[in-house]
Amino acid sequence: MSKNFYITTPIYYVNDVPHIGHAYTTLACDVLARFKRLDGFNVKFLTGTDEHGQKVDKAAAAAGMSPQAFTDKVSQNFRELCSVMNFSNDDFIRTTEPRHYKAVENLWNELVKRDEIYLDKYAGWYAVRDEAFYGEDELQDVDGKKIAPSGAECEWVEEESYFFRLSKWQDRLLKYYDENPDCIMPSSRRNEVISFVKSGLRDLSVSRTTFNWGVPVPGADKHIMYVWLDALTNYITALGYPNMDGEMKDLWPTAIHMVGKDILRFHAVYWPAFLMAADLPPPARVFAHGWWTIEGQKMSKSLGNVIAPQYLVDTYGLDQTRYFMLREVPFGNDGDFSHAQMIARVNSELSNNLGNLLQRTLSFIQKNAGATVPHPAQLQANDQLLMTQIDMAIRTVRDHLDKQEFHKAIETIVGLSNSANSYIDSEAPWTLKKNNEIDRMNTVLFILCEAIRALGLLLLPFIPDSAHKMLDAIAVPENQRNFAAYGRAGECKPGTPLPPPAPIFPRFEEKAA
RNA sequence: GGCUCGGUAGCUCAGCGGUAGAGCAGGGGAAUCAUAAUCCCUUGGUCGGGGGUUCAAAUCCCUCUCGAGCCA
Repeated sequence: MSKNFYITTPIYYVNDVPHIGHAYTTLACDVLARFKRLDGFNVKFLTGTDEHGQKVDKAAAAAGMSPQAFTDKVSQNFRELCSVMNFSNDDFIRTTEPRHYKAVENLWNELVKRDEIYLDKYAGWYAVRDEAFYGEDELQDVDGKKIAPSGAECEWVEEESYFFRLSKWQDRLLKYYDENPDCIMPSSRRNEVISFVKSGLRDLSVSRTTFNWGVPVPGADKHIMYVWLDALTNYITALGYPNMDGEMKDLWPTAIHMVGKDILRFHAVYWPAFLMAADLPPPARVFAHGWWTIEGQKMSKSLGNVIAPQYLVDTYGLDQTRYFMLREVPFGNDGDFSHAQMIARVNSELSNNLGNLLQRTLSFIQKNAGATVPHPAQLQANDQLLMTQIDMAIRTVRDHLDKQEFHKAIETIVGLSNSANSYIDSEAPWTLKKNNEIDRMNTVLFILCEAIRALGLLLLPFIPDSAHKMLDAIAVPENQRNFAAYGRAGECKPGTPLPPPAPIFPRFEEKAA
């Protein structure tokens, strides 16, 4: 089993303003990356921006800037998103970087060398907005304009173009899907992709001559490479391609691409085909997640309900936002963001359940057990029971995250917190204190410290700041904050002084009108 | 139009051939260490409609209906 892990977000289109959807995709990657690091993996977590294409060119012109200066400016929005959301990406790639040009040109040459690309002519209806061609029969006439099913306006384009022999790879793709059942998830999406490929693939136009903001085709400067061929290549650029040693060798075979469901086809069909054609292995997995609606409504500029990640963080808190997004909805499904649900989730699970467990345990230790990690005596059946649940939790969480089942992973953690609350009630250290059963009281409190430590460790990937505060509260040393120290290996040391507790998960109180 | 997925408690969903489940919400009780947080118990469903297979169907098959998605 490989101890390498490569996880990527799509590169975001620089023209977009970051919203909750972008934050969601990257958050999912961030949690996986953090988990794997804690689990001892060599991890690379990549995000970045897609900066080429006609739309960027036009937007730059409209802003009176050169495309490069324009993208330098707007790509900043996405770097800021990373710090706003506390993302731990190891690299941030931009398609305008020299390393990327080198990789794309190399991939192109490789495809030409293998006769996977040929020159021909293309004529058809092209939508600038979608950067896609449409068939005559797909279009609607509206006020003399040709409108695509997406609503984008199309123009007739006739140009010389290079084509990729996509049709040739149909059978190989189907074989790849068949031999790798988990290469496209969730399975409903996998079915869609398979039926799309089965319905027949046409060769793909992979160059344009109508604009020049992009990577020029080597040896044919008037051609600019198709944006998707350009964009998808970023995933191997960041690993040093065309250098096939090092990260390409170790990390590439483990690649997981996290994508929104709208760009699944590019990742699950075109991309593996490009790679196989260049004699490179396809990614290990493409996971297509769902969309967020806002209070039951589609998010759209015209409705004015687009939510900026910064707003959520300011309103509810960073970790609260991170927690909610992955807790609320089975990953892969569409989800609804509602203020009421956000409050309900955060108050009941983070504040009441988890926060109160910490507060009641730690303040009890502070007042009644000398403000240090208590010394345990002989464990009883109930203690063993909770310890067993602690030991099992990490395996369950790991299994869930290996399938990108974030909500189930969190459910497992909340379940453990629940059990700890149940345990403190049944063991009632306050009664033990009253009855002067100090050894037993200390044992119970020690077990609770262990539960808190487990919870803190398990929550590190999801809500890093808060989880670190939890571990601070029970004085877990920095070098013990990983999964090698989970369980017996990193047990709390009795006698260690503990700081006075302060609430870590405040309740969200509705402001009075 | 073709294909795929889904319609289970007020809400979100799990179960996918053998006496209907979880969380939240609702109701009752306990406790008072704690962020009035917690714990225990509990009310809710003829499992979208109809037909069939089976000793037995939420679970398999057919059909209708509603919703979502992919493709054309």
